[in-house]
Amino acid sequence: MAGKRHKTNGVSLREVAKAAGVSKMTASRVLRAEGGYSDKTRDLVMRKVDELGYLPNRLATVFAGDSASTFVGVSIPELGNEVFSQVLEGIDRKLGAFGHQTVLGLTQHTQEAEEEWIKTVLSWKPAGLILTGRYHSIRATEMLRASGVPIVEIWDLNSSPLDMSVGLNHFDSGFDMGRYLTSAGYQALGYVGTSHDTANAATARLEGFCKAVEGGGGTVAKQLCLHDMATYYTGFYGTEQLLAAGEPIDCIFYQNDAMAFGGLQYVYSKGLCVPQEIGIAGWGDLPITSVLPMRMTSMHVPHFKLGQVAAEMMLASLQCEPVERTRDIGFKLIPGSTVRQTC
Amino acid sequence: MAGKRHKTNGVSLREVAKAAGVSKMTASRVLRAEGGYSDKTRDLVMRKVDELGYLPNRLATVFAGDSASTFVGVSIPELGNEVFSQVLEGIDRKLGAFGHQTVLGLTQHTQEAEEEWIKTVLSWKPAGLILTGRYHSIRATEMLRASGVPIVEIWDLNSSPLDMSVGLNHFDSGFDMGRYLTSAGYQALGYVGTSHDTANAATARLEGFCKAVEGGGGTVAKQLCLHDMATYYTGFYGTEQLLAAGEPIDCIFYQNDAMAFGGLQYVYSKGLCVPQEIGIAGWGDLPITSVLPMRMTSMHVPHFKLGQVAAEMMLASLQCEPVERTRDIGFKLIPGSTVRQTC
DNA sequence: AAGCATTAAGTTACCCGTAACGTTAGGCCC
DNA sequence: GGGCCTAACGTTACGGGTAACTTAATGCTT
Repeated sequence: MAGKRHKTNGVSLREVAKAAGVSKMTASRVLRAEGGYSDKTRDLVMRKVDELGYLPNRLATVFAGDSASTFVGVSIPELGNEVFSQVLEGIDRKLGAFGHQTVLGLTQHTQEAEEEWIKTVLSWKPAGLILTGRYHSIRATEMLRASGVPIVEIWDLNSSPLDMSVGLNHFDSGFDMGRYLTSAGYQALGYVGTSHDTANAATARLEGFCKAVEGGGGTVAKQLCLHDMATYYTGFYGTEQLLAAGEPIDCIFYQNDAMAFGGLQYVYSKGLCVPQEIGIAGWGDLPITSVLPMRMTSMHVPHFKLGQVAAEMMLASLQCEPVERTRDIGFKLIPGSTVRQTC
Repeated sequence: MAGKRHKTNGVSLREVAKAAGVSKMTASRVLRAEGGYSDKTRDLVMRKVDELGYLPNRLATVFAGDSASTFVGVSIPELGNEVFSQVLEGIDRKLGAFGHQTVLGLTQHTQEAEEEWIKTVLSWKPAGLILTGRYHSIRATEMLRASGVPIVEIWDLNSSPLDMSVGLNHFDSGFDMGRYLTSAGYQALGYVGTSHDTANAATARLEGFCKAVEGGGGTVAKQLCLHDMATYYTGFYGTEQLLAAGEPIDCIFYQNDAMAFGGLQYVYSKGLCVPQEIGIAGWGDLPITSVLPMRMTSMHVPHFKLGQVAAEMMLASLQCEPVERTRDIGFKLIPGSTVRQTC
């Protein structure tokens, strides 16, 4: 029989108020430093707060419907890719500095996982959402629209975002790389990446790459999209597979630097000379690149800054400050030494 | 006058119930599939749920005090270190598969940041907490104890955890490395790492390392603890600093692989021969190691698994299943080719 | 001293979902 | 046909905090 429902282990505001001999409301005002109480009352309440070890229950505050919650949902495809862990660090550091918390969601590049996660996170009434990528399921889009919370879509530059967007033009970055490689004299190019069920940023890069290569007089002799994770190993075996096909290929562009390193290692193991016999180009500019003997030709993207900007846009939106709806974070080609220099 | 407080944008259960012409309670029962309603009523309610796009408000459910919340606070020092992003991925994947969400906290290796974060996260009534490291501030420890939520401390093996713990014995791993290096014939060893305000796992590794070296007839000629991040760059410049001191050093042990790569690159740039003239040993076994021409001598730790085990312990505790309080995840020495082989 | 403004409280209602309990209608049995 | 049972649904209260309103006490003015 004994009151089963009264098991909330924490000390409540009511208990603090009772101990201090004031009403809940007065205690609430003191805790929020709202004013409307005497110094004596404030000290008394604060002393009881310390004595009892009172921790406010934010659920109740948000639930009361006045203020928004302080957490922001952040969806990221995976953390195995260093690029995304840097973006996440940029986001969380910035949000954390302004009293917000990150609720993480790893979608593993699938819209189903993203939709499921969005549904769950929205039921917690988050202050906002930061989503990686511009492609969401129809139901997810509906829920996002209906929720009314601020949303920042990152990674892809998106001229018509759900709400706000920060990223880079992946097509252009692939195009620039393609132009760079063809102008360096490579003719028969290859691509090694991974495939997912839906179009994504890497797809856009590949499209831009192909367009530039064809426009530059070269050919994309072979594209390989493996059903696997975009890691070193996949780069290694993907390269083996690509070259085993027998077609002459003098330069390979990879989905990211991790795969490019794997590929580089494979061509080394076959005794091929880089960059004379074969060129290797990655994307993303991993930090380790700068301390390895051979600098990887790659595309630098300010990952950490991307995360920070995303968080700043979110914070500005939460403060009801004016925010530009889209921001281009840019990219920069790193010549490196794994492709021939343009003379 | 107009009801200012009724601005909660979502559709509430009451609205669903009204639309279906039933009471809130009946709608609630249908949504929880609790039984006690006719098929006709169930279909009617579910149709209205779809029509109105109702999303349950979990805040209210948790607030009502019946069920616990579904999120788990996870504190991680930083994500720049690949090791920790892998641990986090292991945790979130496992938690996510069981309907839980990760609330992230990056402590940047400081107890103050951790304490602040713990305070905030506890106010959201999390289902549990996973904390990196065994050292917490006094106030943090008090709050954790008082909260009564399940806690898993990871990274350091901890024989007397606050609640549960999974990790490895860092002292032993440093000891094993020290013994390995001395038995390989190195005499004058150096160490390059970073320092933080408090003792941590890296400190324990260094202690074990020193003990083994001294016991093995060698000497730790110089230890360098930089006030900086443990990255490639720090490894590069730290090595420069270490060797500039002039003391003869024939082998360097680093806080982690990233620093070791930086150091390796520095000694290459000076024309030193690895491993003949100088040995280089890291810790953590970064994935990239396995595809680089030269395999780094390192200590392998199952990072991803560590995260998964931590999540499993948490989940078991939440299900009130029996859980062992501590688990040793182990480590394994990777001989590599950056130190001389023991003959 | 009466009138009015200001400060420092207390009271009430509400947020949304659920436990506990109450009610109604119909079926079944003897 | 009266008593009893049960399925199906409604009513009430509650949790922790806060907005909006009310009340009490104090200070100040003329």
